[in-house]
Amino acid sequence: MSLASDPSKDSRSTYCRKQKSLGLLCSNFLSLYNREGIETIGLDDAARRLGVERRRIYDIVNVLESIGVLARKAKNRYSWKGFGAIPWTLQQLKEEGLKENVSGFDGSSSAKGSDDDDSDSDSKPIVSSQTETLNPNSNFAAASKSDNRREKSLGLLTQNFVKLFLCTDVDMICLDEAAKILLGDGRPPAMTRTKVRRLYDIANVLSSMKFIEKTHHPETRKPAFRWLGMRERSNDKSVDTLGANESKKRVFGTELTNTTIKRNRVALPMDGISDEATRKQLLTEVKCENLENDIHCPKQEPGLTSSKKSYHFGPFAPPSLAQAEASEADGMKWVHDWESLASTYRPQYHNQALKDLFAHYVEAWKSWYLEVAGKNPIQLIS
DNA sequence: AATTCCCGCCAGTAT
DNA sequence: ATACTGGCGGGAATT
Repeated sequence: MSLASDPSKDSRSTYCRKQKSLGLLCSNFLSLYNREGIETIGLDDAARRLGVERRRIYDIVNVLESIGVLARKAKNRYSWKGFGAIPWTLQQLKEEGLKENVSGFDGSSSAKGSDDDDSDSDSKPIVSSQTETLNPNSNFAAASKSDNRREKSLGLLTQNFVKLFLCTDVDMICLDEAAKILLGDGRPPAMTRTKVRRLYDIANVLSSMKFIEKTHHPETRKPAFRWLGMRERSNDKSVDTLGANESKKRVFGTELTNTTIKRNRVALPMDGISDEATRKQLLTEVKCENLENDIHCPKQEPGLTSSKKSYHFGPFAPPSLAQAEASEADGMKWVHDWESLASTYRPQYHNQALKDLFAHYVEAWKSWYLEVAGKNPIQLIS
């Protein structure tokens, strides 16, 4: 219906891969739904508002769900849990990961057989219970087909990937390694390649949320990802090997923005790609949408007392606040340069929409931080 | 050439 | 059967 005829400046095929990245989509998704009043999300609505095919929404939603931000409610419907649910989810993942994967990997990876795992211990249907362990041999009857499928899900992969950081002392790994570890041992290269593709997808959304960051392995110089997310404060004995690792090398690698008009995709068959243009426009609209509203802190829990708990959140804590917190807490490690982290956003934005998006994030962080700081993050929220 | 990773086909699942 | 989900891997964009 309707031909292109889209109003607005339609730049001659401004195709840019980064503009279609899952990371950007995730950012937009978050900025679109991370506001008060949102409690349920319709996939159709999301796809429409974000201007992407439904298939992509599944990708985003699956990893967000695995982190606890969303919860499937019904077909086409997810409920928004918010960032406040992340700490608890990560805690669960860590505990489980530690429980089942007792041995550590140390620096030298010693190909560990077991993999797989799962989270959740009751309600949530995200991951099922112990889904076998694809060990060599084993297998009585055919492994449940359905479970097999879930084992390969993006969500589970995400959780396992995160566990790698949470339950191991390796704070940096290249996706290639991760794939090998998460996969069994000797796996056909084809399988590994596919897994790596998936990890890239995951890494992109995790990066956009600033839970991980892309760097380069000091030695190998190979690109790798490092965990930036929340870390437990060493309450007792110092277990983490991170030690005084204050290597604050600011990596800009994560610019999720990019307005560079580089290569166009193959010459557009017919400039009929109204879809493309429309999508872009929608995106712009979304970003500018409600940012006009007064900027007040949307707190939801009056009477919150900010007391440092055992967690510290990197990604979403507002720079200033986080810094104050940090200087106050002594025994904590997890040192990070908040300022640089925040600044990595600033310089990148060339247009108003993106600046607004950033502003929105700051607000979101603020409210989120208040939320988690106010209540005990460890308690079960059922 | 190697690394990233978008796109969308199409097989499972749910209704 | 129809509608949702979402593995999977081809192959184009990037490095």
